[in-house]
Amino acid sequence: MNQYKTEHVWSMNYLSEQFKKEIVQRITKNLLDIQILRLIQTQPMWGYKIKKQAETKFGVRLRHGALYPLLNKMEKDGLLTSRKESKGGRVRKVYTITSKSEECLEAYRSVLREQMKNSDVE
Amino acid sequence: MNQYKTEHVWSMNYLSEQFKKEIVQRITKNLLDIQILRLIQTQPMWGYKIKKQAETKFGVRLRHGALYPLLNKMEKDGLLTSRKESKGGRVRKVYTITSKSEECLEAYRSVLREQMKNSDVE
DNA sequence: CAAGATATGTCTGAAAGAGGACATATTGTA
DNA sequence: TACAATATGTCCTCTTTCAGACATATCTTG
Repeated sequence: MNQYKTEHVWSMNYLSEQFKKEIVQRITKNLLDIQILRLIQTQPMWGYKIKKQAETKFGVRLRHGALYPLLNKMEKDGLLTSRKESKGGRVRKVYTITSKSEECLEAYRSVLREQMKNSDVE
Repeated sequence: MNQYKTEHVWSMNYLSEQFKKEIVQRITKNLLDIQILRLIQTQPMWGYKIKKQAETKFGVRLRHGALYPLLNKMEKDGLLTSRKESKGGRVRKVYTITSKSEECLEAYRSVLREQMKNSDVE
């Protein structure tokens, strides 16, 4: 851990990490649907797994009381399709992304690219 | 405008543009402080100009009743410094970014880079 | 067998946020 | 001389959002 050698450098990195953490949390909170799509894009997933993944990956508490209604809404809006899978007697609702959500993700990446460059003011 | 030749292609691009517009609006709304920093980073700016710039660039209505308290809060938090400039008898509060806000912007770019790649699920 | 984890759902009171009004002053323009 | 634009600020009400409770059922592990 070379970058933590001096207190000065430590505090600089610590502040940056704090900023990053906060930004990730705000993005996860406000662009939750897109984060869900990003997770499901890599592999089909059910609500409970999405919750666990988001919590470990994004460091945000994701309440199932908010997640499940959102997943149902996204399916209604054509951003997800689901199939029921039985693991024993326990039923999982496995979600897969759609062509519409792929367009949404492409639009998101496009916005990210724009956000990367410094907006040139006249 | 070659890409708008057929209705099919038109509707595809239209949907993507709709997604983009919506995402930009949501980011501007929820990460307004960072968007303000992005604007001021290019050149020092006062509230009224920030409002006009954000409205034309991001396509979002920005109420001054929300903007001015936020700018004051950001200055209090050390993310902005201001100096008063008189243009005739009219006083402008010109804001400049700080080292702290530069760190914040760097953290933001770091998050953007992470968001670009597909999160690899185990 | 009991407790914790998995799995999905609804609902409500409280907190946060947004929209628009209220407030004031100057400058440019028709 | 009005009216629109520039410029900055506060405040209140309405709406949206959110955290946590309520609800149910199965599976796993000690």
